[in-house]
Amino acid sequence: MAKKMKTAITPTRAEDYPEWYQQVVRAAELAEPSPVRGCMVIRPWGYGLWENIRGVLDGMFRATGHKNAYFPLFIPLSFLEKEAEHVEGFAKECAVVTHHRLEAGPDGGLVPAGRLDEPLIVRPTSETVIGAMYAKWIQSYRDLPVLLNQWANIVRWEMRTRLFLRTTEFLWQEGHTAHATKQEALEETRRMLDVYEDFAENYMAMPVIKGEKTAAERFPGAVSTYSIEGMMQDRKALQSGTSHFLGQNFSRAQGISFQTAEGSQEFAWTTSWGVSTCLVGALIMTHSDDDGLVLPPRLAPLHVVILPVIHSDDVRAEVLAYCNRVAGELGEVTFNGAAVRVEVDGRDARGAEKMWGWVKKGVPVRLEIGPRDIESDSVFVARRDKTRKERFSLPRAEFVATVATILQEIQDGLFERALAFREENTRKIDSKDEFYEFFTPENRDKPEIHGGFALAHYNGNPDVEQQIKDDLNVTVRCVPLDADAEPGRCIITGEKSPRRVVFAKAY
RNA sequence: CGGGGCGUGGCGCAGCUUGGUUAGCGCGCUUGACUGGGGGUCAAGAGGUCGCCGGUUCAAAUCCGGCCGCCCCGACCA
Repeated sequence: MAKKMKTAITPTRAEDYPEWYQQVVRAAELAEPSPVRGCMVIRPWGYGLWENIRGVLDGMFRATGHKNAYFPLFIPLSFLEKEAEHVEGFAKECAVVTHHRLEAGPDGGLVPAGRLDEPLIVRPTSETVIGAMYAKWIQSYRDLPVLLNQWANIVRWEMRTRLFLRTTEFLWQEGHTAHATKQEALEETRRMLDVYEDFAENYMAMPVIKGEKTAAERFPGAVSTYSIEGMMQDRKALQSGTSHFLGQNFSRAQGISFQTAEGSQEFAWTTSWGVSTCLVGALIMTHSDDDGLVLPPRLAPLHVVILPVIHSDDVRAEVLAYCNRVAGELGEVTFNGAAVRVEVDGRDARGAEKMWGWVKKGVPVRLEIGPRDIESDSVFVARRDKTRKERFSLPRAEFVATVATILQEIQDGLFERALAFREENTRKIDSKDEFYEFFTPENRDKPEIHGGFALAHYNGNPDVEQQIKDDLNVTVRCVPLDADAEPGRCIITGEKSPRRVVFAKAY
């Protein structure tokens, strides 16, 4: 008998959270480190998740009037130089292409040859190339608004990487819009932030706080940056989507101007907004447990997996036929506007091993079907959001009739659980001592999971923000948009403050 | 790039301080038998130039030097 493990993932979240995260990514076969430093290979299960994320968001973008387009991976170096703050923000993390050919070198290896007149950078974001095109396309107020989005890969040469959360190359979506008025651009910025909130809460089952970033956290070159912030199970915040109001900064730098109805020449007002494969990391850290991944049904690549229980060869055909029939029936059921995604796992492996594989991959519902179930025309149901002891038998017809309800129940349950977790770990704090105590672990050498979201008053002074960051590695995640104004006094300086802001440690 | 830890079959590790038979162990893998609502049992197998390069030595996984890579913490960031 093998050693009984209590959990499918070791270590547990409480024992070593960062290591647990890596083990889940690996055990669920989401992704792996690649031969290229800092980059990852996204495996089919992880990519399926991303495809679902992309599919839903793409529909939302279209519904709000946007169209997809594609712009080049390479950006002339001179483009980046046009917006001063933008340069400062991204220059340090750009990959640069300087040559276009390889030749045999003296040592037999290949050496770069054919130096480019102007180096190209691999896009860290596309404001500049897209802006260059907008400058050509936009002549008149009649050409506005321009509402485009692109799905692409980008490169940011990060010092430290983590699968999904921060990799050198990652996949994302970037929306870029241009408008005739400031008001319209501001509305667009907020509209897309709302889209992200809707997606995070109703599809990822991840409660988020919508808010505006402070100057320190603002996108380089933006007038204002908004974000949605989720709380992970180690109580750290993860920025899960950003929307930027760029004002006329980029249009001025790139000459995106148009003639108004009155005949004057004005610069357009632009926005940009994006979410990345970092969302997969958010999903993992919001819901998963010590047995591996837990997926919200609306984004799960598979809703129901059927595990045939086959004891002997003489029942094999019958069991498989029954399983396939159930799969067929489930495939006729609609959940969240599409067919239930179901698969019969007929692989030649031991039942327990298959079961654990799917537990670790986070499939919302597992059906175990053997001769006994067939005899009573029922299925044995296991839900990923419940313990293994809570499995139950249900008549086949009843399960087929209620599967969509069960999936929605799981979806809602995950959201409620995540919301309760966030609320338990969110505290209003009104004194500096309590604030410092809240964010200081008991064990300094190996910090336990501690802290959370602190709702505190802060006077808006960047120096104070920096001081807190230096002391505790805690930052202002955002100034919440939906909270009521509540005057108070800054916990550090005692100065008047119109509202509480969200402080937390962050990814 | 700083501080810490680590590189030994697919995965997880022991061995290294005190160099010396064919480098072990658990899981996994292959084959066979027995099992059968669950991370089985038994038996027989396959699989490693001990991260790389150099040095010391009769002899290096083990000692010395250099390099590379990974992980954690920090600075930077979606």
